[in-house]
Amino acid sequence: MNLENTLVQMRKGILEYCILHIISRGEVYASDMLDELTAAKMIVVEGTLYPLLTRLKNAGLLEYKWVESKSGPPRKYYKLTEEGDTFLKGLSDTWEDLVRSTQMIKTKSNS
Amino acid sequence: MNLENTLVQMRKGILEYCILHIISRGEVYASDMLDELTAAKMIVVEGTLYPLLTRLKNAGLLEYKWVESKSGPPRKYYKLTEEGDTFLKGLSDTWEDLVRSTQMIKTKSNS
DNA sequence: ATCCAGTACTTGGCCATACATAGTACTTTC
DNA sequence: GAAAGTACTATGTATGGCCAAGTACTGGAT
Repeated sequence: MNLENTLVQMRKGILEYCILHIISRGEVYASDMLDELTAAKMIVVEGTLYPLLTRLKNAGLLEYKWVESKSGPPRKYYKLTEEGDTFLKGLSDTWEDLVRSTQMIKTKSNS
Repeated sequence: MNLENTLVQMRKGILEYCILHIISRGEVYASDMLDELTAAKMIVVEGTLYPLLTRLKNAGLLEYKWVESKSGPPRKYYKLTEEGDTFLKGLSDTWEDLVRSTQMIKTKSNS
């Protein structure tokens, strides 16, 4: 029972939300996302991100196209499908509710 | 890949935070917590709450005392240990950081 | 007194997902 | 052509919420 472990648990599900958000703003590939997540202090490793992207793609929320790169292997540029866009909207509501709930619990004084 | 499932994942870790918060405000027993969590729309079932309480107690963050009840079996009234209090403070920071991160990602405009 | 409903708590198995770690494949540079 | 860097893949582990069934105690109905 340590903070690190709890943080990992807290991240579950939230990551999915963050990634859909990043992609919704324009086409990006995995390293772009890693950079941004790191900048936002949502420390994430490759082995977490790639499987998640595959999962989202298989679920029909994402699609990608290969783009040649001058500095290495080709890259998968992702964007949201229409379904992904809808899903993200639902997810946003869910997340906002959750944050509101914790605030409600936090600020309530005892009876 | 549905909203319901993602919500479950999002709840991981957050629940622990909410429960410690509720207990930090004064001695309560499980049904009190369930009521409050339900009121805050953090729908939770017995089979989730009780094991969590046991885990927190075994980790030394909680302690309880039995109190007789006039309308049923005796109740376990929980309160935070000193260690639990410290842990909750750390958890609060972690949580605030996470919320900030998601907001950062959400409001950032694309380059 | 006996049975039933309500309350409080317990237990065991299932499943999704983040993480660690190692591995593949391609490109550029020396 | 060997080494370093980039992009992506695959496998096994652990955590924790959820479901469902079960125990134990109380008080009221028959």
